[in-house]
Amino acid sequence: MPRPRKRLAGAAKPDRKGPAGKRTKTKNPGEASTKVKNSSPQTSTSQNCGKNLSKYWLMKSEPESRLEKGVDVKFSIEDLKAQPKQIAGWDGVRNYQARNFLRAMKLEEKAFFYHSNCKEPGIAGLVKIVKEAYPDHTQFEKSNPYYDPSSKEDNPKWSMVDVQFVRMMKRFIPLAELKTHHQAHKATGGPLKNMALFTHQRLSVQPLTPEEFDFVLSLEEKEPS
DNA sequence: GCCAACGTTGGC
DNA sequence: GCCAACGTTGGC
Repeated sequence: MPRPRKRLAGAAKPDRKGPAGKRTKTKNPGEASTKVKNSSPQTSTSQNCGKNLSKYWLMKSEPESRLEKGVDVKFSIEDLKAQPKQIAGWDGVRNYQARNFLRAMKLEEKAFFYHSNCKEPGIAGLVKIVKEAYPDHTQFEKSNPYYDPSSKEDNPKWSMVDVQFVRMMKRFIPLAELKTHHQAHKATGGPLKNMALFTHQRLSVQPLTPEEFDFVLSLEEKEPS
């Protein structure tokens, strides 16, 4: 699958290149252009007509340099923080299941920013969705590592969202620690027993249940195990 | 760098 | 539609 990466676009300018992470994001989001349609009068906290259908997500990105078609796909949470408004477009996702999750994301939903394919994999921080799914322009760019010649402009195959930095985790939560809990929870029926990070290991964009999300947050307050 | 897991491709 | 070959993800 894909790795996502991001690009830039920011509102108005098309700059280019930034790092792309493998799975994640890029820089410049597209916010500028149309203001997302859904902005109507809703409060920022739960939109969805009253019912809070908000979900939680985990998005993987590679924090260490790696060339893909000659382009560095690195994109760490520090790279996100360095973007204008700390917003980046999460492009480069080329897996249908992950894409469908991107399309299901709603404004203000939170996601863990996960560092993958690196020395120390794990959850680095929290981000939120600031622009819902729109066509991932990188699929049409021939020189982009995520170019997809089979996708047509009038019927784009791939989507991206924009995310904004919220905060770093109070302490980095290593994959190994999450795995220890996952294994214990499989026996005890604890909250991480079905965590997608382990049950769908290759998915770069994945959902978390509120119980999973809260349990991970609770680990911030504990000593590293 | 190795390699397990797993998604995709393409022959038939 | 099956499935073997192949490619990718990503931990270790």
